Amino acid sequence: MTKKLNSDPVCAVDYAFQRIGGKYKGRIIWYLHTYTVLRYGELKRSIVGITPKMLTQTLRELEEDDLVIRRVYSEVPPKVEYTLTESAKELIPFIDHLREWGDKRMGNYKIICQ
Amino acid sequence: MTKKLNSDPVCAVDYAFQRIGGKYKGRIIWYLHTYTVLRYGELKRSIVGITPKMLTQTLRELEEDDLVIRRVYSEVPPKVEYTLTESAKELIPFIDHLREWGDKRMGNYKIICQ
DNA sequence: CCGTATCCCCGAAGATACTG
DNA sequence: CAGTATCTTCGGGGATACGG
Repeated sequence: MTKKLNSDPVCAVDYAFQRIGGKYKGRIIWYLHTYTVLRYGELKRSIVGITPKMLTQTLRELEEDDLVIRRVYSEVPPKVEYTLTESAKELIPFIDHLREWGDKRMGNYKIICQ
Repeated sequence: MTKKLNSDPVCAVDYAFQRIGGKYKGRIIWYLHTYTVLRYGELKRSIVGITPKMLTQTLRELEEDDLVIRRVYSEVPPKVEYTLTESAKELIPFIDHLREWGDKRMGNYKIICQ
């Protein structure tokens, strides 16, 4: 049983940040947008530095919050695909805007992204 | 001496979320936008549940990241005003739509905000 | 390939008291 | 009024090993 210890949001801004904040959610959503659909292993390789535990945990939270869809194929070897929900897609223009904002200010950090 | 232990961002999305993530930054920026200028005590009363330590700490981080301006008046009693920088104002459309997105999905939680 | 299961650490955040 | 100064807690996240 998963514990959701997010305290009750005090306003919509708070609510939203509780759902897309955290260390990896922004990047996961962004990658799922740019590649449309990604398998678990592909996400694992895309999200630099993430451990399997955190990837699974974060994906489950996103799924529970209706931001990603998890599609399991009953095959051997296993295959699981993740995509964004319509609700999550509504956020894309703004995450994109945020990305450009960040890009302008990053300056020296010129590390490859996507 | 302040420790900035944010690990190096791996991309612009990561960079941006490191700067406006955290428990209170979104709300602080949003309130500073809606009221244009707020004093320390006004922020303290607006950001429900925040302790003085966290408010000061968060404001300092925002200042260091060129997101808020801290204006000190040499008066007795002391008066300190906080405003958003131009850089932070560029984020307002993002936070505003995030707020609307959150508002649509909040459902039951109908707690007063702003 | 796609995860779980454990154990563990550290830093964000809280509580409380005090000050120029 | 606008903060500091300490001490403490807690849970997000890390490391590692294993499993269907």
